Amino acid sequence: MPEVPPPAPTGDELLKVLSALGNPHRMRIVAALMESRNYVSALAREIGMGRPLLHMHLQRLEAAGLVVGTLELAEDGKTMKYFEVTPFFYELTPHIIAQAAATITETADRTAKEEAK
Amino acid sequence: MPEVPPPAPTGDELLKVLSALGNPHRMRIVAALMESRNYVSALAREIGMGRPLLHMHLQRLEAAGLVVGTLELAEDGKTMKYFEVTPFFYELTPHIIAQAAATITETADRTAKEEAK
DNA sequence: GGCACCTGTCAAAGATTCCTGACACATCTC
DNA sequence: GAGATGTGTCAGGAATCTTTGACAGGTGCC
Repeated sequence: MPEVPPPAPTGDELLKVLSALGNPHRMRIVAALMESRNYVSALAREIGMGRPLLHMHLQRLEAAGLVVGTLELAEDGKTMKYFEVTPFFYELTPHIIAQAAATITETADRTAKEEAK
Repeated sequence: MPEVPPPAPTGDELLKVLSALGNPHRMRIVAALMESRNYVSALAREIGMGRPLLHMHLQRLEAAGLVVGTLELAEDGKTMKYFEVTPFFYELTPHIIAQAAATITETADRTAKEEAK
């Protein structure tokens, strides 16, 4: 059976993905998590970035579905949140952008903060 | 002859593309230009947006190589700048992001304004 | 208890991006 | 000349995003 045709992401989804990836730090974070999943504090040290900041960037990436974090219990009892990248795949072409643009709910702009879901 | 393997965009390039496309207005602009190339003033009216603003967004899109504008002389002598989308194609996967992240010149961050080139 | 490590959140400052109104210049038409 | 349409740019305020330092809570070890 042939591969499924390229799925068309919704405008809101694509918007979150693109704005999440369109940042140097976030790109590096994805790159760092590519070679090995890691927990927040260690990652922060590795790429030289404050924890609160990293935390926020990871949230943005997770909200876009590009990485996932799971709270794990280390042997010594400490709880640490490990993050790893998801095998995402997006294609960017004029057509796809046009399709996505047609499905932008406007809410994506203002709901960003109320995004309690 | 087989298709060429997916080219790996540089970090700076991908960064410009993603941040350019990661904006509702810019997505709509691309969508609008998809169905018909148009000149600035007309486009501004079509999507209800001020000219100065549209001008800025178009610049961002053009800088990312997603659209191209050409100054043309209308029959009545008026010079108008027509924009049209370029047949761009980008793939977004963890690998590609990681590769791109490794080639970020930092300059991309600060050069944005001095980008006189 | 005191120290080291983990997690998370908040508020305030800094830096960017986004948006608007005003201005300058050019051409054609009435 | 006055008016309509086109192009482009600039200054200033509004809205966002980014970044930092301080705090709070938790567990294990000396």
